[in-house]
Amino acid sequence: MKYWLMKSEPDAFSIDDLERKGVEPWDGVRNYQARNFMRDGMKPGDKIFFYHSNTDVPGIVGIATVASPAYPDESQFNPKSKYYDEKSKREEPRWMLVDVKFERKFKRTVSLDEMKAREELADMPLVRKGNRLSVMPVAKHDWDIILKLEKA
DNA sequence: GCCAACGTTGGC
DNA sequence: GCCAACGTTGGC
Repeated sequence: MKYWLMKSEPDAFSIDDLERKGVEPWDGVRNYQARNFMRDGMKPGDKIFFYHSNTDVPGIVGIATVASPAYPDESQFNPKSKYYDEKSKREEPRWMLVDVKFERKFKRTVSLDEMKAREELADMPLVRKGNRLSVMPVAKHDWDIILKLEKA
């Protein structure tokens, strides 16, 4: 089993939205590296840190699981969607996604500040300057440290 | 295939 | 709202 982190702006889709819905297709990813992680890396049952970006206190707010294999993101074919991609054809879809299932909310937000301050997390891509990836792998080592931070 | 211009992300 | 960092596009 692998570990991941997925970013979402809470104004657009928050951990509470996911809790309400239960399962949600993670649409709108339009970055090739992020797509490749979903398409080639993720397997049903993998664990995901749910991260809130572009908000007062950016940080990890809960845990979700991968709930499906990768399949084409329907929004790329919809001219009315803001994620529409006119260059993508059904025979050869450019953008893939996975379904994401709510597991639990953290008792508190593990903030980006906190993670940056941790020497043990210095190698985590998330805390590196200028990282804009919205889907990224998390090392087991870092996963475990963050779970301890939640309880601290 | 280089690189300037442009667009987007996301912390602050 | 600003802007640094980065990805993508398109002219050449």
